[in-house]
Amino acid sequence: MPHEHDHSHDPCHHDHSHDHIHTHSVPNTKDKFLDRLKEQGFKLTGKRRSIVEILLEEDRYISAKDLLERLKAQFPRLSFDTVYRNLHLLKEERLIEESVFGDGGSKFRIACDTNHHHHHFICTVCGKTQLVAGCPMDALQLEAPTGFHIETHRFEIFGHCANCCQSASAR
Amino acid sequence: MPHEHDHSHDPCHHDHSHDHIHTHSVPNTKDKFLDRLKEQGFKLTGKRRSIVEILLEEDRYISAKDLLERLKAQFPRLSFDTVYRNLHLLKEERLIEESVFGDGGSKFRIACDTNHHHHHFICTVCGKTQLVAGCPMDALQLEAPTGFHIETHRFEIFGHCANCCQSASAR
DNA sequence: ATCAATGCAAACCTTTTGCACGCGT
DNA sequence: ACGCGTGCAAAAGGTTTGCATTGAT
Repeated sequence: MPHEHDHSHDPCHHDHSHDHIHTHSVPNTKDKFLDRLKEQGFKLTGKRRSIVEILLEEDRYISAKDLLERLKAQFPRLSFDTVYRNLHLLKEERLIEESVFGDGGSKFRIACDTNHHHHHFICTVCGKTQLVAGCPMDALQLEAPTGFHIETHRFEIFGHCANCCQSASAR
Repeated sequence: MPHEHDHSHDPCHHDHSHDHIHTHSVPNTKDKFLDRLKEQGFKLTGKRRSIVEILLEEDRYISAKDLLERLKAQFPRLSFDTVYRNLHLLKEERLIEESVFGDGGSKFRIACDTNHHHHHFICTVCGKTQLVAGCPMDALQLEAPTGFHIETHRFEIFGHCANCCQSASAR
C-alpha cells in the first residue's frame, strides 16, 4: 500500500514542466501536487492528473457530480466510484479540502495552503472562496466547558460573492 | 396550510399543565413548544408531541434514525417519512436546530433558545452540547471581501464532553 | 366534515463496495 | 510482472414523494 510510505518530504524537489499544459495553466503548483502523489507511491493515471488539474483550474468548492461531469468530456466511461476514490485519496494526502454543505452534500476544492490553518468565505452560488483573516478559536478567548476535550472546529461564512451578487441583481 | 398563519406571537400566553407528564418532566417548556405549534394551526398529534418530548428530554443532537428508534417503542408502525416530515416542520417553526455532521448526516436538537444567536461545543460521541460564549462574527473584526454579501455562518466546536472522556479512558 | 397527518411503498441522491480486468510502474 | 487503479454493477445510507387512509379539530 502506497499509503504507508513515510511522510518525510523530499527537500530537494524541483518542479518539472512536462506534458498536459493547460489554458489556465497554473505554473508549478500543478506539478507540486502531482509530485506529492508520486512521492507517496501513488500512480499518476490520466484521471488522477485531470482531477487535480480541474480542481486547480476551478479553484472553488465543487461537487463530485460537477467534477464528474467535467471529466466525462475527457473520460466518457468514468463514473462516480473512481471520482470518489480519488477524492478520498487526495483528501487523505491533504491535497484537497472537503466541506459538507447545508444540503448534506460534500464539495471539494484544491487545498489553499497545505501548511496554514484557515477558514473561508464561501459563495453559495459558485463555490468560490476567500480566506478569512484569523480563526475564531484564537479570537474568542473561550474556555472549554470543564472536562470537554476539543478535537476540531468548523467555521465558514456563506454568502454571495461579488460576481454572483451582480448576476443576481442583473436578473 | 397552517404554515401560512401570521408569525406574530401571542403576548399573553400562559403555560397550561395538562396530560402527558413524563419522568424527566420539563415543566413549562414542553407546553411552550406545543402551544407554539397549536398557535400556528398545526395539529397536536401523539407523534408530534412525543417527538418534542423526546427531543426535550434528550437535550442533545440526535439523528433521525435514533429518534425513530426511540419512538418505535411507542409507535411501532412509525417510519422515517413521518419523522422527517415532523422534523422539517419543527425546524421551520424554529423549535429545533439542525446540524449536518462530518459524515454528511443531519442531527437535530431542541432549540436552546428561540431568541438568541449562539454556537455550540458538540460532543461527537453523545451529541451533548454546551453554549459557546460569543460569536466569531463579532470577535473577529473581519471585513468581508469586496462585494461579498454575507448570508449565514457556521461555527461549531467538536470534541468529547467530560462524560464521554471518562468512559473513553475507562476503557 | 374537513383538511392535515400518517403509513406504505417506492423513488431519489449521494456515496460505497466487491470483483474481474486494465494499466502505470 | 506486479499490484494499484478502474469499470461495472450492485448495494447501502439517508431523505423525499405520491397516494390512499386515518385522525385531530
